[in-house]
Amino acid sequence: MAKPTDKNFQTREHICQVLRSDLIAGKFHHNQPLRETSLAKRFGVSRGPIRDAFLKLTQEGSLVYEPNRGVRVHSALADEERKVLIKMRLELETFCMTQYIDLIDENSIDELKLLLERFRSACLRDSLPGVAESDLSLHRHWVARASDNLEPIWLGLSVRILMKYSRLDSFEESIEEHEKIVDAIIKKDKVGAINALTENII
Amino acid sequence: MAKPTDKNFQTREHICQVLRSDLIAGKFHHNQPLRETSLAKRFGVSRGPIRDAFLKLTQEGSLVYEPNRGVRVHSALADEERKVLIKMRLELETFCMTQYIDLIDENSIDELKLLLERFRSACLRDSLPGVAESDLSLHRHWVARASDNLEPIWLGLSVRILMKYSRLDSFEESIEEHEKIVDAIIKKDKVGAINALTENII
DNA sequence: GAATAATAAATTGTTAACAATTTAATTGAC
DNA sequence: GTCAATTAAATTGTTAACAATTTATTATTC
Repeated sequence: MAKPTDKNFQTREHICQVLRSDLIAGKFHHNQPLRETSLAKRFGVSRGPIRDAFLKLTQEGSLVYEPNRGVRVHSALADEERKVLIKMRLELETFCMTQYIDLIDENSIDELKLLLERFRSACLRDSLPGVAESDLSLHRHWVARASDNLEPIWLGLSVRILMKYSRLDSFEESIEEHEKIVDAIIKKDKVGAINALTENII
Repeated sequence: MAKPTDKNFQTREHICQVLRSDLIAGKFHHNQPLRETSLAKRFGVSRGPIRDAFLKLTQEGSLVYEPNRGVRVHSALADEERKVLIKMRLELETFCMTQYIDLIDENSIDELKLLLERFRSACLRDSLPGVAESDLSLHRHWVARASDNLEPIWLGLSVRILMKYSRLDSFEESIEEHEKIVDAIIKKDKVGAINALTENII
């Protein structure tokens, strides 16, 4: 976990990550405006880096920007829109998974197990921001290793999908689903991994 | 076309648009770094708005950001990655097209014809930036009217897909394809429109 | 001359101040 | 009291200056 004291610490990425998990966890309500000044105070920086983060999150789709009026939290997706995004995300992760399984090594598996453990722990702690973050981290593992090119697109889709229903998810079920995925990966079972993914990305 | 003298003119959106069409038109080569200072001079603004534009384009996937090293043009997509994105884009536009056809009115059709005319004219002028911009504008028409939520995701996909092969496209063919789409829309022929789309988004 | 170290230049990161715009509060007329 | 116009406050837009980092150049040693 990156701390504000780290030397290689990148301000704007940190702010993005925090705001993103807050957003997914539902800490802001829909259409709520986010003010540059107040967030600058909260993170102890000037407005510049906050604006940077706003722009990224806007492009991801979780915030909406209006000229001279700043940004506000996006309104909820319609069910049909969400279904389309889920299909697209599954298409993307399926491709990444097959690529990924071909190039896993010892380090990959260790990291995978660590990420799964973090996810389980967050679920058991019932920490919604933690669950959101570790869920994304786990999926990001195979997406990013399969393709740097596709990762930003994947992130945009995932954030938008997670924003709507995450509050209602059953954590226990989610742990099982992710264990199935990771087990299949370790066995290099592509079909099994993709099936498990398909059940997880509902 | 927005001019620098317009009152409601938004700097960062303008810069994004110009850079985006330059990028699609291949005016920069792969991995070329883009410098804040030189672009600030070119657009006659300070580095702030340039940074804003860089962040948006980075999130769209056409630029890559590295801490303390700025941004550079993204490397080319692998063929397989491109295929995945095309499938995703088609999924998205297909959905938007069915939604859109249900809610078109007189104004929509007039705008559609105008956009098609602009696209044709850009193709005949052989202006690659113009073709890229008007192609995106035309597709954006039905995407944006169908769903504000999906538009930013659509844009990211489209830019990334267009970046690779646009230099090789045959313009005459492209005009025909788009005419078929628009014709089907005007007839409210959903199946026809989607088939024409599928042929266009190769 | 090649490799390394020290220095200079270029570039990005961050901030604070000011301008322009939008929003809220106040005033005044009816 | 209601509505409109005016003023004040809050907020975003933009800039220029400075700090930190990276890259290029020069100097030094062998």
